[in-house]
Amino acid sequence: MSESTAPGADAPGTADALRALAASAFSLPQLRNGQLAGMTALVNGRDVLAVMPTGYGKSAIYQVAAAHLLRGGGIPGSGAEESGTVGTGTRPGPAVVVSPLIALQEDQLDGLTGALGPHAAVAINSAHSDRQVENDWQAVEDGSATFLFLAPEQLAKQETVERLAALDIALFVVDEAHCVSSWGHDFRPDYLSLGSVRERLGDPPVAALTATASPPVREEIAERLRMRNPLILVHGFDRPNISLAVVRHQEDKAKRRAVVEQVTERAGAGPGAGGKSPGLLYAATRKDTEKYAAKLAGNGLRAEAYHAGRRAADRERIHEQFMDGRLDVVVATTAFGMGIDKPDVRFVIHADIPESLDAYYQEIGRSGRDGRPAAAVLHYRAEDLGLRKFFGTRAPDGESLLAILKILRRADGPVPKPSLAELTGFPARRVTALLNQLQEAGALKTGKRGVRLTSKAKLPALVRRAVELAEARQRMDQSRITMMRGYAETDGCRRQFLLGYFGEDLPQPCGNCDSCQASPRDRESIDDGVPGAVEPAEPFPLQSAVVHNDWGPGLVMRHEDDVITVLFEQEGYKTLSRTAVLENGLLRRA
DNA sequence: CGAGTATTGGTTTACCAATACTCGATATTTAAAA
Repeated sequence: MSESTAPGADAPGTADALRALAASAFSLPQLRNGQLAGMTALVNGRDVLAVMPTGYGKSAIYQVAAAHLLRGGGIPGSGAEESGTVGTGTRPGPAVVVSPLIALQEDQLDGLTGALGPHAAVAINSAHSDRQVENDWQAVEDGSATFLFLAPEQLAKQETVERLAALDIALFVVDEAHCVSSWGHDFRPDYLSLGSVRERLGDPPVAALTATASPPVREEIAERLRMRNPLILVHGFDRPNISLAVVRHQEDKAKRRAVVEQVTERAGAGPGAGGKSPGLLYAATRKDTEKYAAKLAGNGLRAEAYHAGRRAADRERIHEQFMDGRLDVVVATTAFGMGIDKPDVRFVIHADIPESLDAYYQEIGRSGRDGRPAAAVLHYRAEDLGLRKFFGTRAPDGESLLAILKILRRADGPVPKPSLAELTGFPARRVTALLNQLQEAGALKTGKRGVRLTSKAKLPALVRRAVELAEARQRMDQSRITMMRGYAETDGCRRQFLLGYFGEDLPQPCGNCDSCQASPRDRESIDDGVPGAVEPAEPFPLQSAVVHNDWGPGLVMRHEDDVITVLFEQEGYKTLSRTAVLENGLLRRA
C-alpha cells in the first residue's frame, strides 16, 4: 500500500530539518510527543490522524510539514518532475486546510500571516468580497500562498476543485475532523464528500486533526477521508486536573435550582468568594440558555446566553468578553466552544446530558487548559435523554425514500434539491437527510446541476439498502446515548469509564471524581483482591477484537464486575453478562 | 421523548384539571430585495 515511502526517503536529516524549521519559522524550540512523528509521516507521504487536545500543538504538525514541503524539502516518493502533466518548473501547490467555521479560518490566518508573511495563508469563503477572493486565488496560483483555508461547502463546487486540481496540492488537512462523523450525515453533508475531493486533488497526504474521537469515530474519519494505513497519534488525552462529578435529580425544577446555585457559587458571586472563576454552563435548548442566563444575572453574575439564534454581532461580543475576562459565565448550546482557547476556564457545568461522551469530553475539555484544577459537573435526569433521542437519527422512512427515487427516475436530467422539496412537499432539511441516506446506499450522486440516479438496481432494493444503513446508524446513535447514560449512572471511577470509552486504559481509579472520593477505601480493598490468588487469564481483554454469533464483529471496550461492554461494528455498544458469555460461548476472539 | 403552552370541558359562569398540540442544536452559501 505505502510503497511510495521509498527506503531512504526518510533521510536522517529530515527530522533535524523539521525541528530547525519549527524553531525558526514557528517559534517552537521544543516539539512534544507525536508532533515530530506526525510531521515526518506527512513529509514522507503518509496519512496522519492526530487526536490531541487544543493547545497541544496539533496544527504545528501540518504547518511545519507544509512549510517544509513547499521549501523544496523533498517531494515524497515520486521524483518531483513527474506530477501528472507538463511539469516544467511547477512549484508545489499550497496545503488545503478544511475548517468548519469561518471564524476559525480567520484565527488561523492571523497566526500564520503573522509568522510567515501577509500572503502565506489565505482563506476563501463567502465572508470575503469577490475582489478579495480573486486576490487570494492569485496568491494560491502564483505559489506565494502556503496555506489555503476552506469550508467543505467550497469544495463541493466543481469549479473550485478543478482549479485546485490544476495545482500540485502538497497536503490535504481536515481540521476539527470529528465533524466528518458528527455533522456529515444530517447537517453538513459536504463533509462526506471530502474523501473524493482529496482523490480529485491528486491524492495528497491527508492530515486529520481533532481533540476528541473515540475508536469508532476515528475509524469513520479514516474511512470517509479514504485514508490509507494512517499513522494514528493520540496524545495528552487524560486531563487529570479536571475533576469529574455527576449530580442526579428527580424533578426538573430541583435540577434547575441546583444548577443556578452551583454556577453562582463557582463563578465567585457566592458569599465569601475571593476572586472570580470563569466558567461555562451548557444547556440543551436556546430557550434554556436565556432562562439560566437571566437567573444568573439576577444573582449578580456577568452572564450571557449564547446560541446560534443570536445576532452575529452579539455572538462576537460575548466571545470577546469571555476571552477578556469581562464575563463570569457563558450559558450556551453546543454552538459555543470550537476554537475557544481560554486557559483559565475553571468549570464546565452541564444542565442537560449531551448526546454522547464524545460531545461531553469535547465540551469539558475546554476547562483547565492552564493545568490548574477545574471541575466538570453533569446534572442528570434520566428523562433528559428523551431530547437526545429526538435529535438523533430519525427512524428511516421507506415511503419517503421511494417517493424521491421515483421522481429521480422519471426525470431525464439532474434534479435540483429545491425542486425535490417542492415536488415531495418535504421541508428542505428533510430532503437533505433523505438524500444523504440514499447517497450512502449508492443510489444517487449530487452534482452541480442537482441530484441524479446512478444505480440501475430496482427501486425497492435501493430503498431497502438505504433503510438498513439508516437503521444501523440509528442503532449506533442510540448506543452512544446509552454509553453516555452509563457514565452518568456508573458507581465506578468516572475517569476510568471515560478513558475506557476512548480506548485508553487507566489502571487505577483516578481519585479525582465523585465516585473515587465517595469510597476510596472500598475501592482499594477491591483492587487488592485475594492476596496470592492468581487471576484467571482474561479471555476477552480490553481492546481485543471479538465476534458475536448474532451481532458480528466488535471490540471489547470495558470490564465491570460481571459486565463486558463491546462495541459492535453494526450494533454499536452492547453490554453482555460475562457469565452468560462464558457459559454459552456467545463470543469468540476474532 | 418530554416540557411548556393552548384548548377544552366541567361547573364553583371564574377557575381548575384533564387533554391536545407544538417544539426542540449545530454552519455555510447564495439569491433577492431595499
